Amino acid sequence: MKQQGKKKATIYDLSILSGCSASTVSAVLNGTWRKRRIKESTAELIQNLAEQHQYTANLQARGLRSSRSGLVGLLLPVHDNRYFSSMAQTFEAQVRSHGKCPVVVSASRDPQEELATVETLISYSIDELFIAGATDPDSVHGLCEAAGIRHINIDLPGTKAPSVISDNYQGARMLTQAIIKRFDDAAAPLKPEELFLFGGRNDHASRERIKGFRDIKRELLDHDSDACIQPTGYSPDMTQKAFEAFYEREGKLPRGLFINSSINFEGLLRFMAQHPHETFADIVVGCYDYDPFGSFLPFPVIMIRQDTESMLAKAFELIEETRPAVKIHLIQPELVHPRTALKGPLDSIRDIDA
Amino acid sequence: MKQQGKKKATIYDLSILSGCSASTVSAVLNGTWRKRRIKESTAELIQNLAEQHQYTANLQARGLRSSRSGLVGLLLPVHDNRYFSSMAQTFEAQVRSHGKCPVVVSASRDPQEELATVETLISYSIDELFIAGATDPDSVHGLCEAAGIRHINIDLPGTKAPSVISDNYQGARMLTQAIIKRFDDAAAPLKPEELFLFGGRNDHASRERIKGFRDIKRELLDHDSDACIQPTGYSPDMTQKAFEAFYEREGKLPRGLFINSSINFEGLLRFMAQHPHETFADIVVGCYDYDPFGSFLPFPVIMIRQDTESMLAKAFELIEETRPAVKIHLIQPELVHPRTALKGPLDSIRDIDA
DNA sequence: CTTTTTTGCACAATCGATGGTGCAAATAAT
DNA sequence: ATTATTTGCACCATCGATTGTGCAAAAAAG
Repeated sequence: MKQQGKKKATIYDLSILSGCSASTVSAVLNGTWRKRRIKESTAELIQNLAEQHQYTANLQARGLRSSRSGLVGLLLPVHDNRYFSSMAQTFEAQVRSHGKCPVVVSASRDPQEELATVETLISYSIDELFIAGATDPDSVHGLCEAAGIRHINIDLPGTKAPSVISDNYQGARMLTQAIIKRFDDAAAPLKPEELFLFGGRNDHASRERIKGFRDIKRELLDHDSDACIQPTGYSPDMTQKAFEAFYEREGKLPRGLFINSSINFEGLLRFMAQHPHETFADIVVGCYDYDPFGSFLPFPVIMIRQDTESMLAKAFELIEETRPAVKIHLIQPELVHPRTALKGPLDSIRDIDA
Repeated sequence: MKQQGKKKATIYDLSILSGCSASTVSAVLNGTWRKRRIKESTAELIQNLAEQHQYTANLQARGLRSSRSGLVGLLLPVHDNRYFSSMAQTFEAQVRSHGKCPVVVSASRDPQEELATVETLISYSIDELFIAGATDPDSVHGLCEAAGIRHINIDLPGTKAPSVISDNYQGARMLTQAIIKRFDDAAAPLKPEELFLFGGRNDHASRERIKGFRDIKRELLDHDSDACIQPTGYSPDMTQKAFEAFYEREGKLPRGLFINSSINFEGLLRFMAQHPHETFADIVVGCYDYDPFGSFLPFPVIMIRQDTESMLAKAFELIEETRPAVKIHLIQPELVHPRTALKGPLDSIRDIDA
């Protein structure tokens, strides 16, 4: 009964085999047959034939006709990082549970690439788009708007579509505070000029985090200075260079380090590879983003875990509203103490056999 | 000139606006117009109109007609792990450089889900499929074969389609050897019963790695035992339980640990969270998979970095052959010494501004 | 045994793009 | 001035599904 190497069966094939019209076959197979008052026995006949011939609908044809595809897109800056890959994992699970097909693509934080990618997705009539960390969410909004595609910003907000983001300001406050607290019963308490922020650039998230960092620093250490802020972009290499430069200048690292993202943290790793253990004997790192391995490094690493589950859940909720308000929804992130291995989306995957 | 909120322009719209037929418009816009001997001036006229009205082709319609979509799929077991997310990143770059649109989906290492996902991809007429770590590559092959879709196995081999995988046997040998060597100038050399393998299951990769592990152990330590092999599946939780059980029984961890994948390594992290630093004072870990953060843990971690770049490059090469031989291509992985921060696909992304 | 209602399905237009075919008009050859 | 070529484009069927409409036959009502 299997068709080896042949073309896929279409409703027309089944139409001939069953003696019914193609429209009847279509109705039976897409579930609208009761509405169309098709006899139960006819439906069964066709369903059996469909199974025997391994019929599956051509979703391009269906999409073309109904101008909906069943695809839901997630636009990511990059894959290769625990924050985003874990978001992708959660996204997939949630989309599937809604009976749709998830599609994840990355655009390398490149505005051009972002727009081009979204254009492509739109040309495939994706039904909904989740825009995570777009450099220019409002342009992306323009495209979606014009195409009538429901969309929502995640992680980085836009001004024209609803956004669900981490409370970066609060998160940064928590993190900065935790770094400082960590020195409470150290031999020498942390001096204000020993607490630096590295990484990030001029995006909403970085700005908020920097604000939180400064505010806490002012409140707890009564100190504020631009010199303590080193935005190095989102590149491991630039971050490494910044650390090297600092080390060259000062002969040591700052004892308190606020690192803007796990990507920047990789810059610190590169620096570490060049320097002996002792260089890091007395430092405390706070990293905005959680990475399980990062949490167990040889020095205390405090991390912020952004709640991608809640963010996505909220986003799904909003995207289903008919006319969601264009506002920013803040999701509280979580402070993760050193040496903590949190569960992740992988844990909900059942692992058959062994 | 912008169309706000309106429907997207089609070739028919442009056909009316230009006074040409739809087929002429089509030819001009898909680049076949010279072949069709369309006047240059006509082409320009239409191209201008297209730009003014922001025309982009409906790719579902094109795909329906030409039964090719321009989509290239990558089927992943999971996203949330550096090995696979880095593969996704590399994949994206390579597919884009071929002028196609990458689509990454995960199937949770669930055979049912895998088949369903591939069915869906096929229904969208994807042009090519890269199957990474499928639990049942040969069934997936069946679907692709029937639909006439070029496909190739990565990471885990199948018997019916060409496969590109890591040389897991050699990798495991290298890794095991490196672990043993690491104890050469230790106070007490590593005893055979102190070297254990944790993680993995009954898949090709695990079997090969176990084989390599055993062979080296026999060669260098003249010892072989089933007790030293603890396949715990690909679940952090199961792995943690295995460590806990071992610790409960022996009062300590094995000094030499071969961990089958970074996912299993996360099980060790969970164990670590429950136990003080001293527990790990004397151990050496070898992990099959590279994770930059994992490389800097407080004890020596030797890692194997699988060469996803080469694997994908080879896979692309093969998938373009008309009739690629059904054989397994081995790609050599790389041994990564402790405290090493390698560059990754993210490094080729230019980071604009700061 | 009519008339009305319900049941069960077929027909045909449509979604947007592609590509084979054919045919005038323009140009070149004789 | 005629015939042969070439140029430039229009026409139309097609890909596979969806959906509004219409119409027989069967069942129910009278």
